[in-house]
Amino acid sequence: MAVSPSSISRLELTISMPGFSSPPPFPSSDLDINQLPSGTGEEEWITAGVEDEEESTNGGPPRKKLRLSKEQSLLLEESFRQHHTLNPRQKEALALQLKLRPRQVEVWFQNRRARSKLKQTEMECEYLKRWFGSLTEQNRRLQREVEELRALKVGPPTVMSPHSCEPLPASTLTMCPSCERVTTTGLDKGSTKTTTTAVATPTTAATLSSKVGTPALQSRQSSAAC
DNA sequence: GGTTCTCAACTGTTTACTTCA
DNA sequence: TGTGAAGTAAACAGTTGAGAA
Repeated sequence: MAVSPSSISRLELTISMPGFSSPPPFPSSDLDINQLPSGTGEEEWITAGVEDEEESTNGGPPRKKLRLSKEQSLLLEESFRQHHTLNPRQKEALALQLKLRPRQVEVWFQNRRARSKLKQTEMECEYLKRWFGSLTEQNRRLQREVEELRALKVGPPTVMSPHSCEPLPASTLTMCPSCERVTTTGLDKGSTKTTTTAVATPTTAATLSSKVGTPALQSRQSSAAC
């Protein structure tokens, strides 16, 4: 396959494999990625040997299960920490080092990427659950606060809105639609008490909101000028 | 011995790129 | 020279099946 520069951008990673200061030389011709590197056979096959792999694909013996050795897994993990995808050269080098077929290295990386994505999704799910819980609690608290303020209802001095200059009904809680500030009127002899509700967002909120589009954050961003 | 879980390997689809008419 | 179809390779999502717990 001819790998173009643009497609390389996602794959081309500087490999720093232990034991390889530079990619090992490979014959450019007759390079079969499914060919077992010479001197192999150290991988731990549970059932049959490597040689009858072809038959398993066309109704031969059942497919056998390979268990990677601890050393192989460690090296693969180490490599995965450095980069999550491999270019063909890196794949070949790693396969040679692990005494595996390049195809097996490729499959391992695919499965590993899938596992880490699953783990990430689970973490995000957990985070969103906790966030939901904290927002629910906050909502409950604010509603209680509204009830208390309503209970304190006093006389109706007219108060002007800080934004529209329209008269506001006294003793009410209003939310400015543009800046989301809660304006309480009628509590302090006609003065206007403005408080900003603080939304408790854990540190990862920004990361997640970029994906899920948290409404609170979005509206906060859009009303920055208020 | 049956069930559940893990994981290597497979299949089908999508995407990006090259080649060629 | 520009363009669309065909071919190719790689990544991904989903699934399968063997083996371990």
